Amino acid sequence: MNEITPLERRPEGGHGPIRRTALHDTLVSHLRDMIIEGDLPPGTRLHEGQLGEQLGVSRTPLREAIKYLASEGLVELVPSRGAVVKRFSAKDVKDMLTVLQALEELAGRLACETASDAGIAEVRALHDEMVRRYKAGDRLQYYKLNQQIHTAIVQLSGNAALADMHGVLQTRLKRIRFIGHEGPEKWAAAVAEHEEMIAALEARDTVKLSEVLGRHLTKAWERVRDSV
Amino acid sequence: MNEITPLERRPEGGHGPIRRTALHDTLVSHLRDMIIEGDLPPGTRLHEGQLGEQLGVSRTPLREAIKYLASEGLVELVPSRGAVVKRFSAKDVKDMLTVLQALEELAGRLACETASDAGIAEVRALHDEMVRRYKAGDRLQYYKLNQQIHTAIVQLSGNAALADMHGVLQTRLKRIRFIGHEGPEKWAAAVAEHEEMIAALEARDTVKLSEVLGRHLTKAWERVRDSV
DNA sequence: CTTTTGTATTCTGTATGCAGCATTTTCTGT
DNA sequence: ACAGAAAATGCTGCATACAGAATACAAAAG
Repeated sequence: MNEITPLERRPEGGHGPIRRTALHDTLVSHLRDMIIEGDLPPGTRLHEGQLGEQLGVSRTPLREAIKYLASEGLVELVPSRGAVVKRFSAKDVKDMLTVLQALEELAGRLACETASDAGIAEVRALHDEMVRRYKAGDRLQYYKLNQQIHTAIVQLSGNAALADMHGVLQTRLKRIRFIGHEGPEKWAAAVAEHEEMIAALEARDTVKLSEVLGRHLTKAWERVRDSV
Repeated sequence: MNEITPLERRPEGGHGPIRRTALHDTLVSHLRDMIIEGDLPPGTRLHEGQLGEQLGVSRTPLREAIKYLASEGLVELVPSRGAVVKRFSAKDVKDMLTVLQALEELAGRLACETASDAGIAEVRALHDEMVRRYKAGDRLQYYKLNQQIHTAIVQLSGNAALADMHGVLQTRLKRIRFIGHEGPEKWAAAVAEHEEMIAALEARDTVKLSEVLGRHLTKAWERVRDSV
C-alpha cells in the first residue's frame, strides 16, 4: 500500500542514447501494480481527472492504458461511468486456479520434453534462491521468486500462447496471493512441493511434474480460500 | 473481404430507450472483424488518421480501441510507429491449438459434471443446425455454428476464467480458420467428430468427451497447417 | 554512380476543449 | 415537513490542436 506518486519521467540530463521508454507501457505497469498492491482496491472508480493529476499525466494516455487493462481483465468498463477495478468472487478465484492448474500441467509436460538443460538449471537456481529467502523469513522476496519460478517453467515449454494465457491469469491472481499470508506449516508444505517440482523437472519426469504442479495448485486454493 | 465502410452510428430519430451503445465496443468489434475477415491483413500498419476517416471516427476512440486489441493480442504496438496487425507463424498457430486443446479438455470434463440438461439440449440444437448447414453446403454458416458449439461447451463448464481464455485464443485463431478451407473428406471427418462430441456430452461421459475434444483439435491442426 | 547528409513531410504521442449524461443538491408545492 | 421536480455540478466521451519523432526525399560530396 504505497502513496500515489507521480510517474517517473526520464531524467532530463540523462546521457547515453536517451532511451525514450513509451509512456503507455509505463502507465500500464504502474496502474497494474497499484491494483495488485491494493492502492486501488476492487470496486474503486478510476477517476480520470484526479488520477491523471496524481500521476502527472493527461487524460488521453491514461484512458488508453485503462482500456488496455480492461482487456486484460483487471478493470471493468461501465458505459458513461468510466472504469472500475474488478472485484473477484471466491468462485472466480477458484475458477482461475482451476484453469491455471490445467495450463501448468500442460507446461510441465512440454517443459520436460523440450526444455534445455541450461533452462532447467536456471529454474533450479531460482528455486535455491527462493529456499534461502524462505529460511530467512523474507516473505516478499519469497513470493516474488515463487511467481518467477512458475513463470519460468511455463517459459521452458517454449509455447508463447501458453505463456500469454498463464501470464494473464497469474496477473489477475497476484492481488489475491499478495494478501494471502498463510501460516508457517502451509508455507513449509508449499516449499516442499516446490522441491518436488524441481526434482521432477530435472529428472524430466513428465507425469510426476504434471502431477505435482496440479497438486500444488489444488493446495494453493486451500491456502488462499480464506483470504478471498 | 469487404470494403472499409463507416461505422453505423445509432439512428438519430430512434424511439424507445435510446440504448446508447458505447462507441468503444462498436469500434473494437468492427476492427476485430476487419482483421479476422482479412480487410486488414497481418503486417498492415493501422494508420490512425486514414483509418479514422474511413470509419468516420476521430483518432482518440480509435486509439483506445487499438490499445484494447493490443492487449487481446490481435495487434502489436510499435513505439513511435503505431500499431501493426499481428502476424502468426505456423508454430504460433500450433501452440495456440495446443493450449486450446488443453482448455477444451478441461471444459469437457467440467461440462459433463456440472452442465444442466437444458444446456446440453441447446448444444445439441446448435449441432443439429450445423449438420443441416453442412448438408446444404453452406460453409460460412457451418463455420459460425462450429465456433458457437465450441464456445457453448466451454460456457457449460460454468467457469468464467476458462471461457475468457478460450475466447481470446478462439479469436486469435478465427482468422486462420476463416481462410482454412479444407476439402470434402476432411470436412466430413470434422462433422463426424462433432457428432461423437455431442453424444459423449449427452451421455455425460467425461473421459470420452475430453478425448474427442482433444482429438478434434489435433486434427484441426492437420486441417489448417497448410493454410498458415 | 553511389553514398551521405540536410531538409521537408507525415504520423504518432500528448494535451486541451467542448458537449452530453449522471448524480446530487436545491427549490417549490402540497 | 416531505415528495417531486428542476437546476447545477461533475465526470465521461469524443473531437481537435499542438509538439516531437520517424521516414522519405533531395541535393551535394566522394
